[in-house]
Amino acid sequence: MAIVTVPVLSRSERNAMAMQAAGTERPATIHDIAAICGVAASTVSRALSTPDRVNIRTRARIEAAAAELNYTPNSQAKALSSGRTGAVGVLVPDITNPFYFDLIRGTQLQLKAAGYTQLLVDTEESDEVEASSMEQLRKSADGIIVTASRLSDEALLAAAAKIPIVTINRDVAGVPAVVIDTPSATSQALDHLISLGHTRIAYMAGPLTSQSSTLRWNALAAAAEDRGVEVRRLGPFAPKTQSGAAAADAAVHSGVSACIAFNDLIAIGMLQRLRERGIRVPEDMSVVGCDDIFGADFCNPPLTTMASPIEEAGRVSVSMLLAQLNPLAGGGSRSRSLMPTHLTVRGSTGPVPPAV
Amino acid sequence: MAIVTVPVLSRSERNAMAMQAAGTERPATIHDIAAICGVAASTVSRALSTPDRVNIRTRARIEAAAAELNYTPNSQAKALSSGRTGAVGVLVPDITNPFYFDLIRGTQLQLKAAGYTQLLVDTEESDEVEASSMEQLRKSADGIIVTASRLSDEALLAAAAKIPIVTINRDVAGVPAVVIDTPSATSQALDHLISLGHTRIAYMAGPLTSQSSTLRWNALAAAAEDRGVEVRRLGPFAPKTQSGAAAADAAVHSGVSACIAFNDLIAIGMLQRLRERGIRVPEDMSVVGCDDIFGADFCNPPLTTMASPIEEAGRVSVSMLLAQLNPLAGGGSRSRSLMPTHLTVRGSTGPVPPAV
DNA sequence: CAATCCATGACAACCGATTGCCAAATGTTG
DNA sequence: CAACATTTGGCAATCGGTTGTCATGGATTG
Repeated sequence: MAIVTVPVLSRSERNAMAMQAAGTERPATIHDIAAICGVAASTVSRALSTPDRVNIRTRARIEAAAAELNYTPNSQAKALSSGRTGAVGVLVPDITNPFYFDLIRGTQLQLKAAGYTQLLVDTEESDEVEASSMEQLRKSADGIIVTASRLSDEALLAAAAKIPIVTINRDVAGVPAVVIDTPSATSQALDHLISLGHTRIAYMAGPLTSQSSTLRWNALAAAAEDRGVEVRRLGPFAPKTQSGAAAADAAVHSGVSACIAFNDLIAIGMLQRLRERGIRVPEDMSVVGCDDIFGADFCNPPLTTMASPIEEAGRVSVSMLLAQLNPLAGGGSRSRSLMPTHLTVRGSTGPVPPAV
Repeated sequence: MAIVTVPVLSRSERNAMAMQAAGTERPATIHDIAAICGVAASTVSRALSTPDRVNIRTRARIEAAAAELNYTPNSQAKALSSGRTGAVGVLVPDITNPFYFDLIRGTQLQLKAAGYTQLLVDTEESDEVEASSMEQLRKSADGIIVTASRLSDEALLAAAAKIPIVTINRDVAGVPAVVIDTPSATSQALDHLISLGHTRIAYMAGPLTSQSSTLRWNALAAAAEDRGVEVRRLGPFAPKTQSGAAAADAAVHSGVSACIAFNDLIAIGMLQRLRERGIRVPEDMSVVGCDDIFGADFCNPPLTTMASPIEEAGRVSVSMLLAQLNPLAGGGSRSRSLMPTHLTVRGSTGPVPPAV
């Protein structure tokens, strides 16, 4: 039997066959462009990424061919060879929390503007999911934006040593952070309530692992002591409207006339529960929320809340991260950014009820 | 001058140097595992992905080494060589629209369960962004879930020929779809309003390019004719609360006593505007929304709306897409899935106001 | 004991780019 | 016109896997 030599097909020949077989167009590669222009693939690569290293006329031909073939670089291959993925991970504890909508949109806009892709991950309020997501992203992203981290300071520092990180609402020395200054807004809220005559006030705390909640409480407690009013801490409560019922009951039971909730979700849940129980807001009880999320303006009554520039915080975090990734751009990159907040007064706060 | 030959460093040697220099641990590769176990890298690859093709004892050694080194495969490299990226793109027109929160969470959960990564893209209600995102995703994702597409039927079909697609709320022959059956709910809503005595009703339409809006209108118009009541179409209005003001004014001006809005955002915006204008809901005007989004239950008054199983729709869409990707799993994959909806009656609808 | 078969694992090509190095081509200068 | 500087562009290695092909060896079988 004669030995039959099967002709070896070149890559492009095989691709052509595959195209014919599948009837489906195959995305163009730099090799296709190189073949058309009669240059090497490496020249095409340079023409598109380091235009100065290539003759202007050659470049023009290559660019024309690229446009002709509708060429877009393969990001996987790019990532593999360059080590840069062009993606940034954004970790949020709960994707259905409206607070993160604006944040996500902020990061999305800024990342897209810089040519990056956003990898959104819902960590389900779990430190384990958060940690494993980070490990995963370490290889598939150039950097990570971590919101309201549930991890320990040590874990965050260790992670930041492996991959550029910017935190939002989580302040750890050595890790760049965007911090929304709600603590200082809490004293505004407190003064607002005091000016309405309230002296017995409750703070409806968020999760124990939330640094934001702790900071707000500390600021609030300090301000309360300063003003000589009583503020008690209740909770913790999960940051969901469903927890608002328990929070409302706890507030009523504690005998306060006003409360400041960890966030708007809890506050809105409280409004619903208080209504169910026939307790009028703000006549019988004043409620202050935090964040000014979607819904805070149209709930019943509209919520007095501490408004944060959330979308801007998202944008700033991306800028800080990108500054870390491309240190070339002049100017030392700030490692800390404090976003101002202010109290937005609506209908859920009012004068203290007259003593019975 | 003597020619100095620089010794060529092996990959691992360089990596070792890099590690030393940067002081940062480098993720393990199959080559590291292969070296430890004294086998070829390809054997390691098979041991981890096609365990049956490898001796059970060899496999055990390899798995042990992998665990030891804390090995996780590099997804870029995997994608490049296998052609599968393990990612699925999810296109939404507006990430800050609460309707998509639940949808996104549904897709996220189901994708994660199947070991896929979700690439979320906000197309900003633009068909161009949508088209270019699809082109981009074609190379970086295995499939795409497109919600409320703004593209033409032809464009969607063409895209579906290039990459597996499942649409949500967009029905195009030849493209698998999950359709939330709001059209049938509109007749429920209509009957609800008729039973309350309303005979002059308006439909506040969504974007012209929204197929959902058109289908709802068609269903509503047909049902209205059937029942012998008058329903007029107003709009179009952008699916945002801000558009609600215009919608409310248009409704008032048209002299109807009830309206059915394209979605809850418009409806909620209408509630706010009507309140501003001193028009009472539902005494002077009844309002029905659609989707039962976050906020529909706590706005003022709580919104009567057509509730959709949004999160489930997200999960189903992922299942359908994965069935397309892995046809091996038995059972013909359905190409169309209709999600049931129902009317949820709350406080924004009431009896028709007595004639003046 | 020879012939056959299957399990096993090594080899090498390949995915689509990037990038260091070097040679050829070009232009400049004395 | 020769010598040199500077562009320009090609070659080939590389990233970290996957996968087709093939050689080896032990077990099964007649």
